[in-house]
Amino acid sequence: MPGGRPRAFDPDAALDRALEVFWRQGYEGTSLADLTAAMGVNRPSLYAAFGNKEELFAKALDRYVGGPGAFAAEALTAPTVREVIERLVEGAVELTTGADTPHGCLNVNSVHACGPGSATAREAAIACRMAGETALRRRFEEAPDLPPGHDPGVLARLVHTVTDGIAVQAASGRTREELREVAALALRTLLPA
Amino acid sequence: MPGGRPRAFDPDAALDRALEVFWRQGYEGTSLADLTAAMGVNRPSLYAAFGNKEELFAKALDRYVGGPGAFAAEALTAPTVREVIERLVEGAVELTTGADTPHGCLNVNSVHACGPGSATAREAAIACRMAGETALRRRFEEAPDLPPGHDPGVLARLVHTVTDGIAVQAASGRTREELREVAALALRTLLPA
DNA sequence: CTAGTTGTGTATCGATCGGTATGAAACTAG
DNA sequence: CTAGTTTCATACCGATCGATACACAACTAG
Repeated sequence: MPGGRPRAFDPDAALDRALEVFWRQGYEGTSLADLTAAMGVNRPSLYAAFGNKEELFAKALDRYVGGPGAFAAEALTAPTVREVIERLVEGAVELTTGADTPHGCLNVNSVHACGPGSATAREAAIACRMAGETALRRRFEEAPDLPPGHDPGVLARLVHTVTDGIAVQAASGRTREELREVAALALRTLLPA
Repeated sequence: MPGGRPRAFDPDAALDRALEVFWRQGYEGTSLADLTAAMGVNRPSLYAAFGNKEELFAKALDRYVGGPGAFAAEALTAPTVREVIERLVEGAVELTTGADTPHGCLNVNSVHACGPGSATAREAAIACRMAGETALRRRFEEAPDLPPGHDPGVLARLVHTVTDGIAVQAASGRTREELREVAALALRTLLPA
């Protein structure tokens, strides 16, 4: 059972290009023609390597979470609750206002792909978001330094809400500096003293 | 110069139906077929009455701001800064988690219509958002009770960021009760004492 | 070399996209 | 009644959508 003709493209590099297009144009706003052009891959090769548009998006989303969005999981390893929140909020600003990346968050973006043919992609994004928020809640539940009177679930949800808002602001044109001010104020109010 | 055949539909009611579809499915996720079906209007009649898809969306967005989203402008008339923020944040929860309306915010939704053919709709939504945030900043600038040490622009941006985040959370399935808890905590931290 | 396997390139599939041409229907003015 | 005006309804436009059929190219095993 021999191997046939070798691939003319690097699947990982092609997936990175696909991620960039989805990130910039959204799931619904991205066509197969956009993808093949950006990836430098012909249509049949794309389908053979990645399945269909939905599956390619799911793979790109995985790559996003493990790459540009990895700061979110890493933030949970910070020693204090304060530092966890700091790294999440400030990381959200940096992620969504990068000079060389599209503005906004692929995940937040994809939640709003709510057309009839986008249910699968949208649900993948929502599942991914839920997992992140659950992990944050768990982190707070086991934190000895959680401010008294705070419910871990509600606090996790509020932090997530703020990072979501930052992503929306970035997608609507706010600059990195403007959002750094917002993040700083949010941290001052969330974590007084 | 007489009047010809009378309209077989009510333009305002039809616009409300269009608004509901755009709200639920997003600009990119809504097709002309979806619109004509929901509005009960044939395609040529739709174009004659509302222009094209972009113009129909702009009219629906206006109706949204003046209807379901009117609480935002009305909140600015509250006597105190605290009350302004309260009404904005709590109003965002109610707006985006209505039992008889789509979950999420049409305006936040439309910011993420970033495909090649959606630039006009997206820019309309962004302009609308900017106007709202500017009005909020003005309200804070002229407030005698603004907490000292707060920049009106940054505070307005943070409040807007929180309401944006609430919209994202609602769009991704959070319930009204869950978001009411988030809103309450946000208000407690934003406005201590 | 030949047989078998896999990827590439072109050309195309039916469905749907946003947008219209066309003519009949329903009204008013005279 | 007729003439003029506006809307309605069908049927259709070219373009694009996501997804494939098919033949050829490039490789390995024997």
